[in-house]
Amino acid sequence: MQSETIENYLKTIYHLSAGNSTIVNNKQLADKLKVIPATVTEAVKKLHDLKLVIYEKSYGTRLTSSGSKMALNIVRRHRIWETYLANELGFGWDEVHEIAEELEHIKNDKLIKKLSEKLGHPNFDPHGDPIPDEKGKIQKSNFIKLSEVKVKHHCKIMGVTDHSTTFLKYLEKHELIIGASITIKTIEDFDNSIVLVCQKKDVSVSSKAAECIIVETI
Amino acid sequence: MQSETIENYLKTIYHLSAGNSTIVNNKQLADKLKVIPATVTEAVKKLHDLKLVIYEKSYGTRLTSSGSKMALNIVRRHRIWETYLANELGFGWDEVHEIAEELEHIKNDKLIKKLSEKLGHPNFDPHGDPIPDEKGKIQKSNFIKLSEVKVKHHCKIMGVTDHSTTFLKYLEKHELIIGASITIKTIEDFDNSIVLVCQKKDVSVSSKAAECIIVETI
DNA sequence: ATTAATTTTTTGGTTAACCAAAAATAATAA
DNA sequence: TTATTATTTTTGGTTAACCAAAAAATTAAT
Ligand SMILES: [Mn+2]
Ligand SMILES: [Mn+2]
Ligand SMILES: [Mn+2]
Ligand SMILES: [Mn+2]
Repeated sequence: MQSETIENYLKTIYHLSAGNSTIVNNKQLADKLKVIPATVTEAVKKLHDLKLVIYEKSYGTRLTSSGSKMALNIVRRHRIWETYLANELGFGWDEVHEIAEELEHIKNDKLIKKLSEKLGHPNFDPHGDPIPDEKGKIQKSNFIKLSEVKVKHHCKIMGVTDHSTTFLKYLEKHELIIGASITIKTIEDFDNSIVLVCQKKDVSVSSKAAECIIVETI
Repeated sequence: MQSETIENYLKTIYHLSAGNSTIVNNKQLADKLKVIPATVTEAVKKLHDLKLVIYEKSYGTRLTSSGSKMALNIVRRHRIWETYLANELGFGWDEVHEIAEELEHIKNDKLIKKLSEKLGHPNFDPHGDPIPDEKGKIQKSNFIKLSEVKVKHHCKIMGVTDHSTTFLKYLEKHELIIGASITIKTIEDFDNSIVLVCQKKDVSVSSKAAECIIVETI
């Protein structure tokens, strides 16, 4: 098995199991990796042989500790590159993911070390996602979804859970970017849509969008 | 045929044909690409079908104009990355080649544009090799080998033709780096070894090493 | 508890990129 | 020019990563 294929499987298993070692099933993996379930069955068997996952037939797959270590490392590389592309090369936060998807597979530890160093060892990427350190440790945070903030409260945008270009461009248009301070003006009882104040302007946000914005209360 | 494989073949054909469209044979390609000749035969047939090379059975292979265009583009990407790694991230000129060998395959034109821009659109990489522009044009230069410089003459180191770590480390030790000004003190008749002055110190250089150092007379 | 729907696995098959060994061709030396 | 050597091609075979369709197993719905 090629290292790029292994890395993509491990990373996807990691994301689907939400960081924990929750069991992931073939259908989910097949959808994310854009292959058919039969391909996944084959792959997870091999990853099991490599002791990177524990695959239980007809039940599901979870990462072993060495698989998890590898996954965290790929996530680190991905997010370091995203941060680098955004902060040093001036790419938009909607452009970095696609490029990082390739760059994350470059195998050179010193390279990631140098990039991290140049960036001042950042703990969060341009989407607000935490960057694991060299040991795989992730900075804990007590962020909540914008949809959970109460009316009149103040908060600060810390991240997003939807990385699609359309969503990110929409946020940018309303200046709803990482670090922006906002105040909840009203919450509509009918559909949970929110009107908030950001940069002194009123912005209306649907409940669907509010579910995808991560904030820290202040 | 996968794009990375194609790119590696085209780049190697380009280098072996020395920029011109000299015919390259299978043995040379096999050696450089570390595969056996049978594999090369298969590959060049496919590249021929893709109209990237002209392959004449039992004779040899040369790039078509579209193959040449692609090759130049890969060389550009490789050398831009090398320059970036050296100038922006502080990698040594002996370290950059290996990493660039992977980075050159990242497919994103805007990325190369941004890197080039940040570097001030350099025309030469850390080894003194010319960087083709977006159109594939290479800056002409009238550099000569150190072994061709006459005694008492002054010159400036502009590049190397041997990229091996051992050679580059040897040069660095004697401060024989790109841009260094040197003066030829003596040339030994017996073995063509040279004694030159660099940074006020005498350095003895074998004729073999002098063949691998590119200079500009001043 | 059956039936129906979904998910998973098996089986058989493809393509890209490689290799080893044998056969064919070309180049070089005697 | 023949013999020897080197290079190239052919043939047959492997492995990784995929898919389609059928069969088996699991889960959900009636
Ligand atoms: Mn991303
Ligand atoms: Mn991200
Ligand atoms: Mn190089
Ligand atoms: Mn170079």
